[in-house]
Amino acid sequence: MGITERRIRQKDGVRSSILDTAWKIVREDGWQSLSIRKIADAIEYSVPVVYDHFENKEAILLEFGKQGYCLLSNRLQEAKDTSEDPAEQLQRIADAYWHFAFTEKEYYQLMFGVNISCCETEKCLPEKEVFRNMVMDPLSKLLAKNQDKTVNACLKYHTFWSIMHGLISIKMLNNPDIADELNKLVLDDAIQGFIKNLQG
Amino acid sequence: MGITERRIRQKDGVRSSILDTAWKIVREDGWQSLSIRKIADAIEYSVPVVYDHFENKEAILLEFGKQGYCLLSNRLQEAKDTSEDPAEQLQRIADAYWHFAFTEKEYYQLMFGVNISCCETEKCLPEKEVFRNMVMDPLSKLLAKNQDKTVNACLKYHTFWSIMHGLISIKMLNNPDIADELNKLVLDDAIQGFIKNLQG
DNA sequence: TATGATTATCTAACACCGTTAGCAAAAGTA
DNA sequence: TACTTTTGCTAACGGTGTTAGATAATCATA
Repeated sequence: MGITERRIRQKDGVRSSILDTAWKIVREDGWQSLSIRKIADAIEYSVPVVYDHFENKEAILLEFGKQGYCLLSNRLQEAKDTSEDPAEQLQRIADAYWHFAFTEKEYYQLMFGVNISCCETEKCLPEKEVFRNMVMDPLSKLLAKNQDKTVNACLKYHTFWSIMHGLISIKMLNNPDIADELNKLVLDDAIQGFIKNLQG
Repeated sequence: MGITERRIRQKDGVRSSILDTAWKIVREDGWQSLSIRKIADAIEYSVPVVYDHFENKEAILLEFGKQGYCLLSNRLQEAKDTSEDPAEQLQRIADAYWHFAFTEKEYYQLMFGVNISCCETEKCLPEKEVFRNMVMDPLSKLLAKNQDKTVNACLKYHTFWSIMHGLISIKMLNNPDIADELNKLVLDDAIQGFIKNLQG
């Protein structure tokens, strides 16, 4: 029964080369430039072969979306693990998030629709929950120390995420507007303010 | 010489109807759905006529971009004028910005590339400066009162803008994720924290 | 080993998209 | 009326996502 296995291996090989090629195109010329025909050309197969592995173009984007969320979750987990102090954890997570956004720019753009139209399904990936919890944990701990019990962890989580995403996406759009150092200052400033505010 | 004037009026009429039609398409089916052919169909002219009035599709988007920045500037100015107190002004501006983003969703998406690829030229519109100054003014006044002279108004401006944009774009992407009331709470929370931080 | 079924793959098309060259008709001018 | 300018059109080019249907290769079985 090695025959069918070899076939599966070959089929998986084609699937992988589709993703590899797509990724290469995106890295070189951006998401706008990705097309099924370019992929087919590059893997030296005809167009319909691509559709044997992915229902449509969105399915390919979705695959990268999943990859992106996994990668981001791992990066944030690593950052979080470098400290036990919740406040420090939050700061590290913010740094890691920032770092991810610009070292893995293509992932970030796809995941959060920065300057591209991310596919509908991208919006409700289950993978999102993982990194939500990652931020919620140190945040809740900080709030627990706080005397003011009215503040909501869920609300604060959204505030945190919004600050991060706002900073990142604005920097991504207006590339040369501000120097990198200033941007990092803005991030640190915003997060410091946020954490201070959190501690009451 | 009334003939050439009538001609100009007619030509302007076609130009207007192009923009009107385009805007209608966008409002009904989003930016993704806008195409030159659809515009031409709707105004009952052939495709090249559209190109007599706009060099290309980007030029049409740019026109809407300008409109958007003008509208936003006016709204922010109105909001600012409702108070003399800088802190209150900032709060009102934030509210107005938020309100603009969701009542004029299509403009906002185009202007800040939320879930669409805004054209290159959109990034460096001179109209942007107007509303930058609008925020900088009360911000500087607040900082002037502050004893700590190290904080930078430019930096704080970016922080402000990032918080706003982050909140808005995340809400725009994950439509039903959070209730509207919570979102408004997050905004108020973030801006209150920001202003408090500003006052030292 | 020949036959039938399955799988892999391709060609060619459909319906869109932005954009433009070149021509016909209309309108204005002399 | 004859000439010039403007106006508008048809038809194409090259690109996109997607799919129907034919062909060639491979496999399983008689």
